[in-house]
Amino acid sequence: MTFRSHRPGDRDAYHHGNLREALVETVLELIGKHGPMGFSYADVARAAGVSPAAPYRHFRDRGALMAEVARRGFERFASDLEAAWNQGRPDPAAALDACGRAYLAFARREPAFFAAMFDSGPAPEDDPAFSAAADRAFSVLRRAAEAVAATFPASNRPPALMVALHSWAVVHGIAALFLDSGGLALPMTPEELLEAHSLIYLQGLAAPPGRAGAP
Amino acid sequence: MTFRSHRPGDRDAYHHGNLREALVETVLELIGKHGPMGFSYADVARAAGVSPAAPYRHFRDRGALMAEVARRGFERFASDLEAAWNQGRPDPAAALDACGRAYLAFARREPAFFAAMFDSGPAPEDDPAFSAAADRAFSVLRRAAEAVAATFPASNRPPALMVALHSWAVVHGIAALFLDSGGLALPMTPEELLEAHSLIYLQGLAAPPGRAGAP
DNA sequence: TGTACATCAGTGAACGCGCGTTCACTGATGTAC
DNA sequence: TGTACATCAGTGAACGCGCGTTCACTGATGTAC
Repeated sequence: MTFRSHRPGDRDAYHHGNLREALVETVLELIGKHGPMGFSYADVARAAGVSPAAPYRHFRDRGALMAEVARRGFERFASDLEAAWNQGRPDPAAALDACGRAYLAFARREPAFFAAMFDSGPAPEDDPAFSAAADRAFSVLRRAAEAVAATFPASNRPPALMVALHSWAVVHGIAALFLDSGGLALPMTPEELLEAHSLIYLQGLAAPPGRAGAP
Repeated sequence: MTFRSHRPGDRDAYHHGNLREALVETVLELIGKHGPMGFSYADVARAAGVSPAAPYRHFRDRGALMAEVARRGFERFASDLEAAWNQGRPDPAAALDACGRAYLAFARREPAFFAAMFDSGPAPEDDPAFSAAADRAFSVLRRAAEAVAATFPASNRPPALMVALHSWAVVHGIAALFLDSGGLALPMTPEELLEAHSLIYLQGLAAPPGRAGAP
C-alpha cells in the first residue's frame, strides 16, 4: 500500500485528455519563474507531474510546445487588441491609443506569453498556425491605422500602413525597453510616454506638409 | 610523427595571451550561425580549437563570456552613435536622425553583437561593466535629444528626456520588428520608415500646443 | 444492462550523449642574476 | 650572453548529471453487439 498519486482529479485526470492543457499552463508558470529558455522539456513534464515520455503524446518536441504557447499568446493578444479597438469608438485616434495601452497591458500582465511570443529563441516562423495568429494580432493594428488615416482630408492623408508600422514600432519599443523597469528610471509611466508620443505624432500628421524642418 | 596542430600561428599562439580575444571572436561567429543561445560553452572552446578547460582561464562561465561580448558590443555601439552624432552637425535634428540610422546600421551590420546585447537570455544587468557600457551608448541619444530640444523656443520646448525616450523606443522597435525582414514585407526600408517618423514627430513638436486632437 | 474488445494516454526503465567543471600535468614564456 | 627558475596558459582525461528520446507495457475509457 504505498502512496501513489492516484487520487481522482490528480494526474489520473490526464487520461481525460487535459494533459495538453496542463502542459501549456505549466510552461507559462516555468517561463514566469525562469524565462523562456530557463527549463528543459523534461522539466515541463516533471512540473506537470507526469513521466518524461508523456509530453511526446501531444507535442513532437519542446519547440512544438513553445510554438503552441506562443500561438495561444498571439490569439489572446489579438483578442485584447480587438477589444481595445472597439470598432473605432469613440473615435479612431482614441481607439488606436486604446490599442497601444492594451499592447502594453498585455506585455505587463502576461509577461510569460509575451516572452514566448517575442523572445523565444529560434522563432517558429515556419509554423503556419503561429504565423496566422501573429498576423491576426497585427492586422488589428493595421485596420486601426487605416481608420485613423481615413479621418484626414484626402489632400493630407497619410499612408495607413506607415501609420500602422510607426504605431507598432513605438509601442513595441516601449514595451521591450521600458516595461520591466530594468535599467533607467523613467520620469513617466510607459503609458504616459506612449500617450505623449501619440499626441505629438498625430499633431505632426495634421500639420501642413513641408513646413517644419525645411531650411 | 602524428599530426598535432602545433603549427606556429595556430593554437600555440594562444600562449601569447590572445585566447581571450579568440573566444570573443568565436562567440560572434557562433551567434551568427546559431543565435545567442544555440551553442554551449564547450562548443566555443571546440570552435576556437582549444580544450574545453581552456576558457576557464579567462571567463568564470558561459555567462561571463557572453557578458563580455555584450559589453564590447555596447562600446562599439556607443562609438558608432557618437560618430553619427558628430557633435550635433550640421544641425541637431539632422544629427539625431543620423544617430537613428547608425542604430539601425549597427543592428544590421553586427547582428551577432546586437543579439548578445539585447536577446541574450538572462540579462547580465548586475554586471557593472556591462551596465556602464550600455549607459554610455544611451547617453549619446540623451545628449542628442537635449540638443534637439534646445532648438525649440523656451515657450514651446519639449522635455529632452521624453524626446530621447521616444527616439530610442521607435528606433529600437523598428530594429526589433522589421530589420531582419522576417514576417511581413515592408513598403519602405526601415531607414525610410524611421526618417518619415522623425519628420512627423518633429513637426508635431513644432506645432502650436493644444490644437490638433482637441474636440 | 452486460461483456468483449479496440483505443490510447499514460508509465517507468533504459539508452547514448554532450554538458559543465575539476584536476594534476606540461611545456613555453619571461625574469633574475 | 647563458643558465635557473617562477609563472601561467594551455592539455586531456575524468567525473557525475540531466538531457532528449525510445520502447514495451498497462490500465482506464469508450464502443459494438
